[in-house]
Amino acid sequence: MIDLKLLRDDPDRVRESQRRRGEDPSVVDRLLDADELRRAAETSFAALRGEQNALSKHIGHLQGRLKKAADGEKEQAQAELDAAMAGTSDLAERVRAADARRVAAETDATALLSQLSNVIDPHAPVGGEDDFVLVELVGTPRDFAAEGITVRDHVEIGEALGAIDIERGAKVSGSRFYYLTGIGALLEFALVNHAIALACGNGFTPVIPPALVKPSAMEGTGFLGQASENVYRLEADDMYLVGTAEVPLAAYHSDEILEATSLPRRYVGYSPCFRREAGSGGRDTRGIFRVHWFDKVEMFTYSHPDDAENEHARLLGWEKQYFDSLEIPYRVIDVASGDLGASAARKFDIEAWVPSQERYREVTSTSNCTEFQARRLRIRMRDEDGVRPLATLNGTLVAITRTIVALLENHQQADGSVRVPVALRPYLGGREVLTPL
RNA sequence: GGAGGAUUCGCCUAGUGGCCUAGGGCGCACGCUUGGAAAGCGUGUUGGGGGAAACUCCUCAGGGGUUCGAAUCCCCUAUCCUCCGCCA
Repeated sequence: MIDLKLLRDDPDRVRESQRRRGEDPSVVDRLLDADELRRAAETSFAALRGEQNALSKHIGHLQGRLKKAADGEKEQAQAELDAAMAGTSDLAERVRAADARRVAAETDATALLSQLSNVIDPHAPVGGEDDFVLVELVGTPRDFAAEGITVRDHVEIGEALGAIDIERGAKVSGSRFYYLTGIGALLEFALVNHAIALACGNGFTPVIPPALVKPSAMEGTGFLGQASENVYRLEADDMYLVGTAEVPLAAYHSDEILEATSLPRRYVGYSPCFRREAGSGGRDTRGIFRVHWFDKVEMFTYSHPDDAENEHARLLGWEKQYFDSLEIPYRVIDVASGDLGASAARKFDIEAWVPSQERYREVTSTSNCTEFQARRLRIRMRDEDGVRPLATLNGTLVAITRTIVALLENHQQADGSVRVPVALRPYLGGREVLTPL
């Protein structure tokens, strides 16, 4: 959720942010009204409750005196007590009513507040999915024709290597499922170990988080809003399968206050990711590019708000470093306002070159969620100025399936084998090439 | 899944309906003391809402209830511990 003070002080900024996202700016005005009501209800309740507290205390004193009173004084003390008790029921009734009004006003305001997406970073490009800004182009796609190679896609290559089994994935689990077998399975471990090594070398704490979470964790990270149709829910237990380790890593410190001196806190999580892919229609139906489940190594930082922008650059830097080491051509894009999730103020994607499609496709994504998630999850920091929300950021180091797609296709060779990039070899027992069975 | 027990301000703990709607210890911070330190003494030390401020309200795991009044009584839920059953 956003800062109510910002909403009061500069509602235009929030309205503009909503507009750029293509979301409803009128929520801002309804929330301002609801907030006004909430504060009024709060004030009148506090006044009545104060009255009741004072009276209660007085009654307590009188009862104490009655107990200790000598026989001759008992009648007098009793009379005073009776006088004080007169009207207490009526007061209690008014307190109850005021409290009910307060709770109702609070519920209304909170509901509206939770509808607002994060305030967009003014530097983020405005527009929809196609209005991204190209930040950087790294590497050059190979000229396969010049090499005399007819490009094969990852399904062909992967099946020849005995690395990917899509048919049996469908047999057992349905469409958009797969098995990684043999060298495919080993490839996952190699990619994961390589990623974890990079992260640990940069001060990240490795974490294996739960992939099944309570509604509050899902809600707090902002995935139950417009993204909710893509989330798997286990009805019988009211639990959710996470779509990314971001969820359990963000909720990890929920309801906690961290010392500002302990920031930034960097965690790198390895977890399965489950996505319903509702609304993705018939897109990317071939292969393992878009699947209902995959494993991923995700970076997550709890940061001082003033350092969030720099941390965002660092996360992107580590993502680039990882893809550089895989020797895969890619581009970096600054994602446009309409394509940001509810929590992100700004987002950069790395898109790897996919030879069989002759275009760049998303393989990683890093978001600066500023204080938005932290407010929802009640994660704060304490410094000399007191206690306030901190900033959270996340970034993919490696999403296994899409990286395997890019790896197999970009490093394919004329004889059907696949060259292993140098950085990955130590994690594959020194293998330099993957050969068909 | 069954049976018990627990949950209070960072930690330990007092508190079984009002006369403290939360007391004490440890730790921490500041001050006094000292040549300096320790000890000692004093003060402060959960978080949140409203208010320009004075101040005030909420917060004893969470939610409901009883009552003029609940940390305290009743109900539900969560988490942890012990035992039993099942199990990777």
